[in-house]
Amino acid sequence: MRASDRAYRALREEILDGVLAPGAALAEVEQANRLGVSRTPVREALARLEADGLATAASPRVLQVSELSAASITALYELREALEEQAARLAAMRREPERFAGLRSRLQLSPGQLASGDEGGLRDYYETVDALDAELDAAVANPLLIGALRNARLHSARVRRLARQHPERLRAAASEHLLIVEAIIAGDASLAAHATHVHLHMSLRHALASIEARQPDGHRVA
Amino acid sequence: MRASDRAYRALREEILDGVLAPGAALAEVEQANRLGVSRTPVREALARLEADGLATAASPRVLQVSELSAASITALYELREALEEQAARLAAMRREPERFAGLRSRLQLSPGQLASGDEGGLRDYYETVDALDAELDAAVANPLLIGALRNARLHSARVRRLARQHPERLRAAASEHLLIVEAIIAGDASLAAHATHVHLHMSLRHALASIEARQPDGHRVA
DNA sequence: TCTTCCCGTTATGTATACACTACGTCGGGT
DNA sequence: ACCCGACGTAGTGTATACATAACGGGAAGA
Repeated sequence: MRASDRAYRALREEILDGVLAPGAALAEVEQANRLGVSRTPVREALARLEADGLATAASPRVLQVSELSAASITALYELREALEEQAARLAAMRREPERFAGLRSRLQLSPGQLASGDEGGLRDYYETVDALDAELDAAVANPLLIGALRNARLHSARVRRLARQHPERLRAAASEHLLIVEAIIAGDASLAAHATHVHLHMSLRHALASIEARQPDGHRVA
Repeated sequence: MRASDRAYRALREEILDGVLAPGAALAEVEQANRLGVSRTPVREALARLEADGLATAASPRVLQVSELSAASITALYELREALEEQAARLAAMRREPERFAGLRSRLQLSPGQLASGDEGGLRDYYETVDALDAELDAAVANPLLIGALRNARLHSARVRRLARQHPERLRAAASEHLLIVEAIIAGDASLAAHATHVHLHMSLRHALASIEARQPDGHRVA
């Protein structure tokens, strides 16, 4: 694999996991030494991170890990609302129910798996959600929309790892996802979009409450 | 200005204008020689173009100007629908009518200016549309959404320059824009979104008809 | 004659040297 | 004591040399 890809993935993973905290400086030489590659691939990786919105140019000379505030999370959900409702709507309109049949079965089992409380059930649920994303991408068959969705998912992953997920929330999310999938299978574009809206609304409420509980002072997270 | 920025803008402009036709190869050394800079800034420019979706990696070694087919134009409008309806909705919800008052006046004058048939009126209309975009950005105040919108506008500009604009279509577009602005000023988020949907629908119909008329064989444009 | 393998060419991928600019700091002046 | 300016430093911006891998052509074998 190319060194620039490795550098990009390494830095991205560290940003998503919070190892590189919001506001942390991303200097070329420093990261090059740390990652064991030269400045050239690091430079490319940093440019990609900036394009992703995971890094922000604070000044002409300093690049920082993007902040993650309640405001930016709300902004993310405004974008997700636009993109994911459209994706659900289009997926329903494409009329490929067989593509989502397996997901329906998996999502029907999810509440039970999550109730068991073991780690495996949780990992399995996340895999199911990833599979749903993949099937949505395949169904909408729209490179531009998929690209925008992928970028939004990047930020979503960052929020997800910041906001601890309670089992009850995950079970609710699974049933919300199930409704979306059933609407798509039924070819009901309107319901698919509205169910997505509901899901995002609940998810945002939970995320904001979760980080509020963790950081009563909003500025600490800012 | 940085050489990488100049290279990026030069290449982007050439792609949007069709000087670099869809499918044209974008080789580092060739473009570096042509633009009079070294490979390094060209490399950065090409990476940005690929991130924008204006260039596509056909194989691990060759980067090409992205194709512009009826399918990709339809896909672009599916994305614009998602983003611009949301932007209009949010702009209406932000309740900053004074921000759009000037635009309303300008759009009310546009049909007359476009009717006069001179070049100045047309250029003035495009400036008004750009100003509308800028005010929308300022009103939604959402960096992620703005980023996605900017990218969509890039592709829109490419389509616009491909599809010749008839004066009658431009006058209709101006009145569609006026309705959107009035809805935003009135704080009617639903109307703003629906008016945007209508505008995009009409715009897509015109764009597809226009390129169909120019290239009866759909594959020529592909 | 077609297919396949090998080699040369040419492109990209990476490292590094050099140039330049922005920022901080120190000194002098007011 | 505060402010302004100049200098040094550190980091990015660019160019280029080298490494590497993919693609095409040609030759040999089936």
